[in-house]
Amino acid sequence: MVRTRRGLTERHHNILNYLDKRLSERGYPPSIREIGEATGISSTSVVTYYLKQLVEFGLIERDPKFSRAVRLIKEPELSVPQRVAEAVQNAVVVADELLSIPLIGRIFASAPVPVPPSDFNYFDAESSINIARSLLPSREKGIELFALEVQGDSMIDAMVNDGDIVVMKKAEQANNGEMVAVWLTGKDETTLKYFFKEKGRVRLQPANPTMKPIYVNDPQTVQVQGKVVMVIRKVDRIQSTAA
Amino acid sequence: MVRTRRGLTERHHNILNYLDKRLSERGYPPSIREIGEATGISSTSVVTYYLKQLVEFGLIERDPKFSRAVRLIKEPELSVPQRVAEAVQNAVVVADELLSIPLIGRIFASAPVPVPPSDFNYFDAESSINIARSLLPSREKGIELFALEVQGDSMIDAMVNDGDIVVMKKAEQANNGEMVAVWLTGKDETTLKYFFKEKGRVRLQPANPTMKPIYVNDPQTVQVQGKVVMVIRKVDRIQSTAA
DNA sequence: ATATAACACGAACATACGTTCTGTGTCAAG
DNA sequence: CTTGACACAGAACGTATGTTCGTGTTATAT
Repeated sequence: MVRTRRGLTERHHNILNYLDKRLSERGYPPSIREIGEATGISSTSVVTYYLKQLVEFGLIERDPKFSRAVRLIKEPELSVPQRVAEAVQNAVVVADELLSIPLIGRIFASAPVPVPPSDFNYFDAESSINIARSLLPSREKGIELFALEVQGDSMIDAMVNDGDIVVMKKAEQANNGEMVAVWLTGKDETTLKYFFKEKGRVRLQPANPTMKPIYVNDPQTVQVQGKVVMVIRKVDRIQSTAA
Repeated sequence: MVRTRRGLTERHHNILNYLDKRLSERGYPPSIREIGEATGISSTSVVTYYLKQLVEFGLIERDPKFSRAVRLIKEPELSVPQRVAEAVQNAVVVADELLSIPLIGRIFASAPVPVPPSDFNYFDAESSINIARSLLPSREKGIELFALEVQGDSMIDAMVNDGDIVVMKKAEQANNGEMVAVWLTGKDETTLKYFFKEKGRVRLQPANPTMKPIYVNDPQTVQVQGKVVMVIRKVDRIQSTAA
C-alpha cells in the first residue's frame, strides 16, 4: 500500500497568503521565483508543484505559460438583497442610455463645418450636451458624434432654426438619401441637405418638401463634411413682434 | 516655438481603460505587448512611450523591468458605505438627468391635439421617449410633459417635419411669444405657432421667418391646447427621389 | 522656410520567466 | 527489505518580456 495525499499543508497556506497580500500591495501578482523567495522554496519546480495542487483544490487559477498569471479564486462575494441588485442593474442601464456629446461650436452658412480634428478627445470636451441613446436613428451607434449650434436663418430650407442643435458625425462621403452638411466651394456656402448622386451630378434635396433641390454639375465642388443624425430644438418664447 | 504637448489623447484613454478592464477580467495586468495588441499600437517602444506619459500624469505606477508591473493609481480607498453612497449619488444624478416622457400619439393638422386627460398617469404610459433634462428650455421643470409624433407636412411652417417628435405640456392659455398648439374651430385645423394677443385679436406667428402670420379676429375660435417645449428630429436617410 | 517637440515605428538585445527534465531523499505500507 | 508516493532540488531550455536605439513623420510656432 502506498500513502495517500493529505489536505493543505503549511506551504500551501503560505503561498495562498502571499498571493493575496502581494496583489494588494503591488497591484500585480508575483512570478514563480518571487513566490519561491517569499515562501522559502528554493526551486521553481517545487513552486510549480504546489501551484498545480492549489489549482486541483480549486483555490487558484493559472493561465499556462503567461508570466505572473496566477489568481486566487474567491468565494462569490456576499450577495446583496435582490432589490438592491436590481436597482444597481437599472442604474447601469440608465447610465448607458445617457449619451454625452461634445458641443464644439456653431454652424452657419458662410463657413465650413468646424469638424473635430482626427485626434479630438470626445470624452474630454469643454462643453457637451446629453441625449438619450434611444432617440438616435436606429442604425446609429453613438460613436464620435459631435454637436453644433445653428446660428442664423440660413438653414431653414433644412427645417433647422437658428439656435437648434445639430448632432453630426464626421464624413467625407455620403450615401444616397443621407442628410449631410456640405461646403459648396463654388458658392462659399455650407448647407444641410439630403444627398443624392445621380448621372454624374449631385442633387441636394431640401428637407422642406415645398422647396426645390439644388443640382450641382461638378461633384468636386460638393465637399461632404459630416452627416446629420439628429436635430434638437429647445422652444423658448420669442420676444420679437411682427411688423 | 515648437508645438507643445496636449493633455490625454485617445490612445492614453484606451490604455487606461484596457488596464482597468483587463485586471478585472484576468486578475493580473497585461504585458507591454498585450497592451499594444489591445490598443492598436504595433511597437513595444510606443507602448512604453505612452506608459511613461501616464506615469508623468500621475495616473499609473510602474516597477521598472518587472513583467506586468503596471498599476492604476486609484483614489484612496473609501469605506464600503462611502463607496456605495458615492456610486448611488452618481446614479441619482444620471437618473435625474434622464427624463421619461409618454409618447401618447400623433399630431396632424385636421384633428385637435390628443392632450392627456386630467387623470392621465404620466409614469405608466404604454410608450415613452427619453430625453436629457438639460436640453429642456431653461425655465421648464419637466413636469407633465407629453410627446407627440408629427404626421404629415402640415407643420412645416412651424419648422416641424413629418416624423419629428414634439414635446409639449398641456395649457389652455398662453403668454405672448410662447409656441402653442392651437385648434382653430373656424378652420377645423390644428397649427403650431408663436402666440401673440394684441388689440382684441390673436396673431399666430410661424416659426419660419419667411412666412406671414395668421390674424384671428375672434379669439374664442383659437383653442390653446398645449405649449411646445422641444422638437426632436431623428435624421434617417430618405428613400424618395425628386421628380 | 525652418526648427523642434511630439508622435510613431521596427529591430535588436538582455533579462525575466515558466516549463521540463533529471535526480535525490524520506517514509509509510506490505 | 522493497516499493511507490511525496517532497525537494538544480539545470537547461525556449519563450515572454521590457528597454534601448535609430529612424521617420507630423504639427506648430516663428
